[in-house]
This record gives sequence, C-alpha cells and structure tokens, in this order.
Amino acid sequence: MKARAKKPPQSMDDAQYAGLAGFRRALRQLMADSERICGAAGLTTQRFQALLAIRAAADGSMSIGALAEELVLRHHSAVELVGRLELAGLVQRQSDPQDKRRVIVSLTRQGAARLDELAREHAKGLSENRDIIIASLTALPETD
Amino acid sequence: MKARAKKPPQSMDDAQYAGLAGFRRALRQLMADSERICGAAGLTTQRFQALLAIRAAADGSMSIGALAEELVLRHHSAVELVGRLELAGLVQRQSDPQDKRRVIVSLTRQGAARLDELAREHAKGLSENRDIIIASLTALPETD
DNA sequence: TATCTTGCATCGTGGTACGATATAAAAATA
DNA sequence: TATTTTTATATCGTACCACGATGCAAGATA
Repeated sequence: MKARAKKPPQSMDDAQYAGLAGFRRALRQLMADSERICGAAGLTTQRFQALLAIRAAADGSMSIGALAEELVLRHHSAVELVGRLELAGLVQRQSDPQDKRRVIVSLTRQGAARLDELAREHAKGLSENRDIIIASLTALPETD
Repeated sequence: MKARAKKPPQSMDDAQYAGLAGFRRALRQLMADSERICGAAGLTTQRFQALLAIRAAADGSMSIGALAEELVLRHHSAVELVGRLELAGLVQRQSDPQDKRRVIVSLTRQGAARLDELAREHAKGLSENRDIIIASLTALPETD
C-alpha cells in the first residue's frame, strides 16, 4: 500500500484545471462555429455529422445500425435522425436485398450538394483553428 | 479573376471527406467518454463544463453573464443551467455588492468535491486520447 | 416448426436551449 | 434631477433531440 492518503488521491491544482477548462473551451468554440455554419444552412450538427458519416462510408451508404454505431447513438435514435433527414429530402432509405431486416441509407443528390457546401466551410475553419486545438491539448498538464 | 469554375469551387474528394469524418468521429468518441463519466456521477456534460469553468475562473467565481459567454450560451440559458446546478446543491448564487444587477456564482463544497472527482477522470482519459485527436487533426488534408 | 437473435420502428418522457418578454439596476443624457 | 437607454438576470412557452420501453419482422438455430 502507498503511504499517501487514499480517498482524495490528491486534488487537481489550478494549472490542471486551467488546462482542462482551456481544452473544453476550445472544443466549445469549435462546435459553436460548426453550429453556426450548419444553422445557416438549416441543419443541426448531428444531421451534418450523419450526412458526413454516410458520405465517408465505404460505398457512400450505411445501414442504420452502422450509422448508430458511428455516431455513438442507440439504434432507435439513429432511426429518428434518419427519419428527419429523409423528411428533409437529404437521404433515402432502401431495403437491403441481402438482409431484408437492414435498411440502407444513402445521400440524395440534394443531400450530397448540401453536405459538400458545409464540408468545405468546415474544412476551411478547421485548417484555421487546428493549431489552437492542438495547442490546448498539448498544454494539458500530465495527471500522474 | 481565376479561370476555374466559380459556383462549385471544386468539390471535396474522398480523402478530404475521410479526414473530416475521422476528426468528427474522434470528437464524438471523446464526448461520449465524457458523457459516460459524467452520467455515472449523475451529471450532464454541460453541468460539468459549467462547474469546470467556474472553478477555473480567476477567483473561483463568475457572473452568470460571464459564464454564458464562456459556455457560448445565451444569458437566459446560463440562468437556467445555474438554476439546475443550484437546485442540485453544486453551486450558490450571491448578489454582487458592486453591481446589484449581477449574480455571482461559486461552487459549494459539494460542487467542488464532485468536480474534482470528475476532473481527475477526465484528465486521465484525455491523456490517453489526445494523441488520437491530434493525429486526426494533422491528418486533415489541406483544402486549398 | 419453435425459439432465439438481430435490425428497424413507434411511443411517451425528460432534459436543454432558444425566442419573446419582463423586471430591476446602472449608466447616459436631457 | 428626471428621463431614457443599456445592461444583467429571470420567467414562460416552444421545439428539438436522445433515451427507455416496447413492438414487429426477418434471419439464424435447434
């Protein structure tokens, strides 16, 4: 057993809190920018991320389950998200011939166009901000 | 004027989409981890971030307006968030003597203890994941 | 065929942020 | 000083979104 106190294995100091807070601030800023870009196009960031994930998938399409896993969502949350995207005309469902339980989701022409516009803006913002993110990450003090 | 087409200033290619999608995936993973840690302690990530921001502030306290700006929220959204934190016994309001319009928010003893526990877990997880984030960022193809 | 597993869908609920609006204090101006 | 404007917090109704619980259909297994 160690000699040090066991319950509070030593509190974080101000510098560690500052580092952690700084990183979260950078992330919030990044996400706020993303929300602004998406919002201007009438989308939420989740919808944008769904479109992006589908576009970046192997053949440009994914099952709902795969999308759920990619987005770290429950199956039925992905179902609802795809439902909203379909209603907006950005994606289309189609039953998988191999396994009729599966539903394959792919971008519509409109969805692909909308995504491309947003993705370019995001990429531009990221190349401007990535140094800040990396700085805030590398500035994180070691915890032990 | 440039000779290139002006409307679609050239679409993003697969590699660019993969890079962008990879970065977002890393972020989602990070946030999902954070949600898991916070959830186990009965908090949302927003509440955690609010506690963290207050703790990291100059003298361990902030006005509601300052918190709103820090969290990239509207004033009244911060009001509500602070209300929920106060109800949970994690922060306390106190009127600013200098400017009686202001309300100063600070952590309660319980809030500080809860935050410290969560912050240490986050810091631990971050030092494991930051390389992934940095890698996904540096792997981003240049857009122009 | 009977049972189990997997994948998608539906419904009701809760949390959270927002716009619109209100109230009070401070600052600016007449 | 009195009036107006600005600033800071608060309240209310609305909408979005993810979740748990549950259901249904298709495939897998016995």
